[in-house]
Amino acid sequence: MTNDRFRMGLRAEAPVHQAEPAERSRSSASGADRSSAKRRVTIREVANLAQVSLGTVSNVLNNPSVVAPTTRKRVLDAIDSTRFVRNTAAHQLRAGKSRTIAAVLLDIANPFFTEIVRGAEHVLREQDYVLMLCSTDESANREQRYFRMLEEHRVDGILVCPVDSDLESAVALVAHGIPTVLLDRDGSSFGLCSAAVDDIRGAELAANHLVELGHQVIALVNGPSTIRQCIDRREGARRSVRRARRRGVSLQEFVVGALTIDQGERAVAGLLGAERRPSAVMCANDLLAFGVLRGLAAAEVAVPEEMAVVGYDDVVFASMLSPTLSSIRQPKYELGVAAAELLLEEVTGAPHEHRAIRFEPELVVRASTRPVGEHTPCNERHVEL
Amino acid sequence: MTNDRFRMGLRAEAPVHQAEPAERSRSSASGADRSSAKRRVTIREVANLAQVSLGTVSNVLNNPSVVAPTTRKRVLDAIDSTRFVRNTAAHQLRAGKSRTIAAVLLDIANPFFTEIVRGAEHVLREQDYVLMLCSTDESANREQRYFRMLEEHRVDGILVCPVDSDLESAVALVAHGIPTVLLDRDGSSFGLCSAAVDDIRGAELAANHLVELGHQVIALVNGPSTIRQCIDRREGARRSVRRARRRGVSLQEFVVGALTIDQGERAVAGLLGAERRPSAVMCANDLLAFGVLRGLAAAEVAVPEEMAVVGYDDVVFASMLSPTLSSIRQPKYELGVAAAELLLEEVTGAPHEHRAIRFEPELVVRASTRPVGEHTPCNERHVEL
DNA sequence: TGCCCGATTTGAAACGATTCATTCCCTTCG
DNA sequence: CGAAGGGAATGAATCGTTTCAAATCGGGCA
Repeated sequence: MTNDRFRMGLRAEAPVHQAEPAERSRSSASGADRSSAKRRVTIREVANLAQVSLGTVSNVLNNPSVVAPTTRKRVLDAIDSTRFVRNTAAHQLRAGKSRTIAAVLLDIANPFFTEIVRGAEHVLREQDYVLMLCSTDESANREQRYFRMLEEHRVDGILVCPVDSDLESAVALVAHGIPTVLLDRDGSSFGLCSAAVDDIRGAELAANHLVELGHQVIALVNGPSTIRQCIDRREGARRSVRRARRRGVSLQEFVVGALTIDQGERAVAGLLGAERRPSAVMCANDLLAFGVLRGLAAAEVAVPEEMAVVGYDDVVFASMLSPTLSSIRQPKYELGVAAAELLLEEVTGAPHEHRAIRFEPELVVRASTRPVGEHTPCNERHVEL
Repeated sequence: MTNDRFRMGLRAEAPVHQAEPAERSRSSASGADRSSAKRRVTIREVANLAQVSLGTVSNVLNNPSVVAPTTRKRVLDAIDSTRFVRNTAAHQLRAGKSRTIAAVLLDIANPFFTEIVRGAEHVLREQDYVLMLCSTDESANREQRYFRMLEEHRVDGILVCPVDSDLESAVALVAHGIPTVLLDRDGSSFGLCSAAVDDIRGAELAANHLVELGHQVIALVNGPSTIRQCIDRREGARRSVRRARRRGVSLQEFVVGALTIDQGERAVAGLLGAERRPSAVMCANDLLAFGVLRGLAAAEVAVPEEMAVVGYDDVVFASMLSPTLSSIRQPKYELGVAAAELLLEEVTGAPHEHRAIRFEPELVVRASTRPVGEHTPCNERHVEL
């Protein structure tokens, strides 16, 4: 393991040499550093220097208005001449609040979530809250560990896109007194705040689109049904197909282990080997769709001519793929903003009734879907390997 | 502002109604919740219940081996019958260590960084450290604010990919006694640990590739030269072109404000309007290249026939674009692993000399580059809008 | 029986902030 | 001239752990 992480071509691992001896002292071995820097400045030293009491310094920090301007100035000067840095731990211990919010997400490498995070962070930063990012990679175990850790850290609130469809762990958080808002997941039935998009509707849009294009055998590449989004998207697909059943349309589901590119690629074998080979696939999210596209390319199946593909999320890269991917657009940034605002309401104890904010999904048609039978004049394709 | 965030189609914002009155109490307004849950269990209550002293409980938590098995059992039982959750703030205050590491990155939406994070997180989690993620969006201001905040939080160490090429702020961290390791940036000359890839070499590879394909007028779409990576990549490109100057090869640089898709797209106008229109572009990173591709598509310029494009980073989506993007591969995951291991060495105070680990970049040729003059039989292209 | 020793357990003293009941000064007013 | 009132500043108590010197316990040994 230690070996194979260097397979990409490690060139050199050389000790750092200093040009100037003067600099050497500053960056000697860390042990030395540590001891030299150990003595951090406390509020007490600031107080001494400024000739005031502890309480006054604290007031300058937290209630500037109650201290006389001249005193305040003196304290502020002392603060930066001592390079005082407030100790959050002590602050938190006494004050009870951490001004930290956590976001526990399924996969931080998924552009869908990074966009949400951007929105949430924007809101939180304005209120001087810090956002802690946690990626569960869809593992209930990891999620549990994060929750535990976040409780220990006494975060003021948590935004969570839960791994399991039963909200046991999220509800437990609330029971423990931690304000929690669900992300991309409706919380009405659990008495939680949430900001979500109607996934059933979205999946219906996707499936309807394929049906309207004339596809008869439609595949759904779906993630594990512990994840709510997957359940809802299956439901949406089913509803749509049920409605078109008399036209002979059928739906086959292929369930994979996670919503990732790799898993999508792996699903292709199943698709192509199916008894009734589908002519269209809808995927539970864009990453899966990316994988499916890659797999189809490798198998030299032309998209959309031989197989239409539609994704879900409309992440930024969807419009740049080969071919560009039809997808279901979700208002990601807005989702993050809405969730953060809800959470902030709870955290600050504003008069507040739990609410479920819901957004509408939207179909975006691109080159990966096309009416059955319509062919392009030339199917040049850029296949790697 | 409050209005326009709903442009994506907000459907409903309805108060949550409970099915069961029994549940209602649990999820009443947060104010009530708060007060009911306010009294968190402390180590003292555990001690009382288990009939031992504070110190013993603490020992069970931190030094299990010194406490007698039967006592330990009693305490552990008390711990989970009271649902005790350790208070990190108090722990940190007394113990001095936070077991938290921060990563301060240029852009968390860039898959290049998420991959690095994955590597670092893996290492850190194994040692029971928590990773705090901070995205500066290339703003020195934001970076400064993060550093300040992280100091206040007394994080044990910081992984940083700095915004500014002078390492002033990073060096200041070290001076303040916070172990710091540079990411994707060589620290030798500053006496810092680092894990990086040779950017000059990488850019040379990219430029050489274009030169060998026969391009005469080459453009470099580059980010702000406050960022070290941009400086190095320019340098690499220059070296390569200088070597080929007698063959009439020239280089034009187009500097944009940030390493993002949008900025790349915007750069296209400049490229196409240039006095001597380039036949090839190399981009300072893949996101820029993605933008350039999108812009070229919009302008109906064929890639690679009319314009060759090469990116940098080889993020996962590069192989799925339309057309697939030639790029410079960096060992991202390994970078994260190496940086985290270096940092851990410093943090734990292991005997340690500052080192600069360097990896080698690698050229990956795909469909966005092709020898000058070679044409595909058919240039179907999926252009959106 | 008395003494010593190692293994356990104890509890008071930090850690570095915030709180808040008091004290200290001045003005102002009767 | 004394009392009242209010703005500023004070500092002891507190938050929930960890730490560590000291107390306790229970045999083993002379």
